[in-house]
Amino acid sequence: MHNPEMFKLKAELCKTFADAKRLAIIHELRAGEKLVGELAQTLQIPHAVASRHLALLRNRGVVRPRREGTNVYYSLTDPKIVAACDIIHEVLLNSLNKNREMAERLTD
Amino acid sequence: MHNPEMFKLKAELCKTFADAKRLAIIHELRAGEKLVGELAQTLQIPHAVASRHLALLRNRGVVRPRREGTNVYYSLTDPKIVAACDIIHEVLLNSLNKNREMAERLTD
DNA sequence: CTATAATATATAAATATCTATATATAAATA
DNA sequence: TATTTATATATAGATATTTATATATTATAG
Repeated sequence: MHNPEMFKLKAELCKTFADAKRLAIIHELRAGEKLVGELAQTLQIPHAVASRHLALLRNRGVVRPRREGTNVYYSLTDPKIVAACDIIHEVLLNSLNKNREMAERLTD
Repeated sequence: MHNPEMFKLKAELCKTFADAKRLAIIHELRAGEKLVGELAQTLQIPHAVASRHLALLRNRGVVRPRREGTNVYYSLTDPKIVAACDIIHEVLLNSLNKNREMAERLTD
């Protein structure tokens, strides 16, 4: 279960989350499915860039497309992805707080 | 709270986890603090490589060093890191299962 | 069948990351 | 102080990722 191959797959999955734009896309999709164009507009990026990031997320099983005419709606495949992002958020906050505390100790 | 700067920081943190060797190191540290040399031996990598990965994890606040003579023990800074890895694990398993199911449907 | 709108893909240039090798530092001990 | 052990850092070559630009696909409307 915890062999090198498994760690490689997990690393792949983490790479998927290792981009600010993709994290922002995932955050938008918490509220429900969104169009490629909507995401591009919200994130202020070219449609082609949004599409590329969505393709990557799709290939790694994080999001799922649903076509309706020329429109393609994307949504999260697994609610646990939200939970994962929330924990990452908490770890980051803890880390930032520790840095702040240390800075305060040093400057007092 | 959910501004571009925050997503950048979270992406940085995810990059920290986006490497098979570093995930293996984190996994080893679940059981408690470990020496650089011990980790290098367990993971079958040169000491310099282990040290480099640990420096990266350290710089991003994921692990903490404790020196004892010439030895340096490393440990996780936050128990939530373990929780984060566990959720990543679950997301990956869900994704693998979905792929397996789809493969079975297609080959039946 | 042509034009249009939404999305997707291909490619190249710029940037970042990993690995390996060599060298450096820090602490202990002879 | 010289040597040894454990760890850390610097650098370069190989590999991977991101971004931007151009082009292609898909489905609808006329």
